[in-house]
Formats: sequence, structure tokens, C-alpha cells
Amino acid sequence: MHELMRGTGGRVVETLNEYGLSLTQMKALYLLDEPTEEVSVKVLGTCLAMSLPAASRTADSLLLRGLVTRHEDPEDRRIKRLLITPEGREVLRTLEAVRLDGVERWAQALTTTQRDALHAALLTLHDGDDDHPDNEGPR
Amino acid sequence: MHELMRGTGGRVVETLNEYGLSLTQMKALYLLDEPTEEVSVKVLGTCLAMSLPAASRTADSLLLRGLVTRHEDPEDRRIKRLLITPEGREVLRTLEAVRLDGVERWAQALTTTQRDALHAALLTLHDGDDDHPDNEGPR
DNA sequence: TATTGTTATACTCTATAACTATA
DNA sequence: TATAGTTATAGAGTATAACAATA
Repeated sequence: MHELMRGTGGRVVETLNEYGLSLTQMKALYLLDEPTEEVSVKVLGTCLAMSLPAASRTADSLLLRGLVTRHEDPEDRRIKRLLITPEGREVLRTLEAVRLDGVERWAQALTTTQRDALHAALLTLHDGDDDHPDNEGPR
Repeated sequence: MHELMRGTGGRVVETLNEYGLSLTQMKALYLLDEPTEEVSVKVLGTCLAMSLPAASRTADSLLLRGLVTRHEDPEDRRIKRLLITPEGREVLRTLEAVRLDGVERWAQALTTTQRDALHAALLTLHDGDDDHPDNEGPR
């Protein structure tokens, strides 16, 4: 598992460097990619375990790169809502492609027996989640 | 897998914060924990993909905390060799205990069926490594 | 007065450049 | 001249404190 993470993570970090994005900026983009809600700066900070100023600066940097937009909440003008742009989503899709490519390369290096065993284990893990949908694991 | 890493990683980061250690300092300690070689500052930097000054500063900080020692190589006085102290090893053993504890908590939350399938898959993966000892996976 | 967000300032970690000591 | 390491300086990212705007 450690090897898998190290191998695939390296490519992702490389890609982030090419875009000039930090890991925090990537996490923020992923949070904003959720289509359910329009995230405030405060929520961004809370979800990413960051101070409010850090969240504000992170939003600034993404704004500067055109990956998000920022606008006042009409119902509470203290709140600034952040919205990912099409360019932002495109960056995330690229990152996911890189990650998937890494996992596939790793899986290709396995024997058929190994792949089958891993596949069976992952299926079982996934089925268990369906049985207990509110169980997100320990801690 | 993502959930496992996130759950166990959080505890490790917490412990590092308690010790006042950064992730880089932890990696450096782990490198020095290998009993095979006495690592130079340059090698430390290379292995951790850091600049030489950064490696030097990292060594400084570990020295200050008493987790490593630094001494000139008698055969080439330009080289400074770093050595982990018993205190340094103790920190690493604590970190490993925290990590293992996290994995065990995660495994405890699985059903017997899930644990068995995972166990079988990991065994198969491990056997494959023995068949191809020079295969460290793709990339 | 409380909450949301920004700006001011300081600290950590890192890099490149300049420097010292040794080979 | 080349190499190992340190020191100087600058930039990114973060935190706390002080501030502005809105509720």
C-alpha cells in the first residue's frame, strides 16, 4: 500500500508543480468541486483545518489563477461564497487522470493472481460499506 | 485505502505536533534509523529530495533536540556524518506504535469476511514480491 | 455584541546564491 | 578546480492579533 501511494503520489505532486499549485490549493479546489453547496471562506478553512486568514489567502490565490470566483451572499453580506470555474474543474480532471494512470501502471505490474486477490478484497470491503452506510471506519 | 490512510495519518501528524517535529524531520530520522550506513548531510538531502542547505538545517534542528549527533568523517573532513541517538530511535518507535494502533483500529471495524479477503490479498501481493525481488513496482 | 472576512506581522520550511573548508 | 557543508537572503504558506463590515 505504501509503495502504491508513493508511486502514484509522486506523479500528482509533479503535475501540481507544473500548474504552480500547492497541496492546500488542490484540496480547496476539490472541496469546491462538490456540486451540492456554495462554500464560504469560513467553511473552507474549517474543512481544510486551516485558520480563517489562511483560507482567505488560499481563496485569493485560486481567484488570481482564475480557478474560482468569489461573490457576496445576498442574504448575509458578511459571507463570501466561493465557486469553482470550468478552468478549476479542468485542473481537477487532469489530476484525477494522472492519479488513475498511476494506479493502473501499478496494477499492470501485478500478476493475474495478485490482481484477482486484490480485486476480491476490494469488492468485499466495498460490499461491507453498503451494509453499514453510516460506518465511515474508526476515528 | 484512502480512508485508511486518512484515519491513521491524522494520529501520526498529531503525535508529530506533540513532539514539535515536522514531516521532513521525521523522514530524516527514519533515513538515519537504517543501521547499515552513516549518512552524510549531502546524502540526507538527496534521499529526501531536498537542497543541501535544507538538509543542513534539518540536521541542525534534530541536533538541537538531541535526536541525532554530527561528526566529521576522519577520512574526508569535508563530510559530516549523522547518527541517530537512542532518543531519536525512541521517537520513531513511538510513531510506529501510533501508526500500528491506527491500522488495528481500522481493521477492527471490518467484518470477519472483509478482514479475511484483505488478508488473502495482502499475502498474495507479498508472495509476488518474493518471486520478483528486484521489482519495486512501476515508476 | 457576535460573526465573517481581510490585513499586519511573525515564524517555519524551502530554495538559490555566496562563502568556507577540505580535497 | 571540485566537493561538502554552512550562512545569507528571499519566497511560500501558515498562525495569531488587530481591524473593517455586516448582522
